[in-house]
Amino acid sequence: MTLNQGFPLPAEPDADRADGKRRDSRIQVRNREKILDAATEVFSMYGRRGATLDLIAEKAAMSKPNLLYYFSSKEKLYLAVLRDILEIWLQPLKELDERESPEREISAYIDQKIRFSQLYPTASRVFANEIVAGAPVLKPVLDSYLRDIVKKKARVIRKWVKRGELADVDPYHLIMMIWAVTQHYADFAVQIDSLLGKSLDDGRFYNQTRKHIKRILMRGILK
Amino acid sequence: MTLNQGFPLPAEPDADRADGKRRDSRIQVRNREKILDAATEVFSMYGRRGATLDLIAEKAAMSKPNLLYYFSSKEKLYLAVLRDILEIWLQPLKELDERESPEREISAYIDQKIRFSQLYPTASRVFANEIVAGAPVLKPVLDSYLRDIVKKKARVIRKWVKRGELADVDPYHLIMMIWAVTQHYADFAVQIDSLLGKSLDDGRFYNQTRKHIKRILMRGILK
DNA sequence: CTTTAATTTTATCCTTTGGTAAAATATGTC
DNA sequence: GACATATTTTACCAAAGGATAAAATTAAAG
Repeated sequence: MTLNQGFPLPAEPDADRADGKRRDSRIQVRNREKILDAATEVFSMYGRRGATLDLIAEKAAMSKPNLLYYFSSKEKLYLAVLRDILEIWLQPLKELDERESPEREISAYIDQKIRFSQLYPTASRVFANEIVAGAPVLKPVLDSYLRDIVKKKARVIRKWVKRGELADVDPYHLIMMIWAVTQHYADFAVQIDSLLGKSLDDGRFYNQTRKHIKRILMRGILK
Repeated sequence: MTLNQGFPLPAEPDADRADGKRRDSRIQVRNREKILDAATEVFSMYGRRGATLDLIAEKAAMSKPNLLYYFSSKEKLYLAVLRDILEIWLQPLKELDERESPEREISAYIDQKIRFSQLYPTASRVFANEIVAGAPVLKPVLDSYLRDIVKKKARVIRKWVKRGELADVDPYHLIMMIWAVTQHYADFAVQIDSLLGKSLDDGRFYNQTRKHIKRILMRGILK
């Protein structure tokens, strides 16, 4: 993973001394990625407070002080993980385009969201954890950045409704419903596994899920 | 809260020395409830690992050793909290009745779920936290008890489909969708507050949400 | 090669945290 | 009001966990 380059979250100025020293040597890149992956996993299981550097270090196969050489504190590490996630999490929404038909656009949006759940289930869980916990870190981002994007996209949906291409749905609730349903398959994966013995890793199940969600939602909102 | 009397989770045999001593004096009941409430709040914010007895004790306005007098360990306390939640969480599903129309029954089910989100948002979050974390404690319950109930209710839904009263939906996915959407409003309440400045506490918003969810879902699944 | 800078290890510190022991206090019953 | 029992407080402890310092090692540049 390790995809983004901080938009929403301020690029922590320290995290890696942004002074003269050269960054991202081969070894630097490899280790940071190893750490971020390990951290994502551990944060997803134990949350921001419950996660321990010892465990993360162990999973990343390095000593704790070594880990702290790359991320100078647990909080910074958590932030770095969140930053990565937020970027890919938001991407799909930005692409909703009012010039296309709602049928096509919303369908594509659902596809992308469920794809994210398939590709990055642990990342999704870190995010879920943060929000469920009351967004102690992300709150400011939700209040500004996310708020703006969603507002913009709500306008798009409203336009579709006015044009008569969509039933009279509330844009916000619609977006929330799509989030809820698609993320559920990543966030509550254990539960789904308990009940069905399946996960999105299973291609058949993935497609069945995708189609089913789309069928019900699209039927529910198209005219 | 403190509603149930352990079905799914085994009534911890120790938790309160089940020997001769009389239980539930007035003071006993009051304090256990104070503790469970405080614990629910803290567990919902910090998760099972991240929560601390110090904080719970503080919120319950008593000393830590005093708290430990009522619940002999953090784990036991966590279990007690979960047990309470699970019971009320499951109740509505059990009531799905195939002899009634799906329209009526599913509609009522959604109502009950969203009601739960309104009444016990923190409890819902504790539950979400547990599942997102991989259900370290609840896994056995999901694999047995929950599995059985859901299987039974899936049969009910399938019957409706066969009778032609419902579109051809997969029962499991339908149940999952309902869970996802209704719980979302409790579990991701901060996010919703950030985006809309509203919460289910607001009666107007509660009703609007309820109706909206039902409208889309029911349209999506009724023939 | 050597020299310099980057990386890793070892040893250690201080705080937090779950939990115990035992003394002190309150409560209820006769 | 005295006795027994239930509850609360005070004083601790050992382990875990985040973090730092400084020495040791490795990689890179010239």
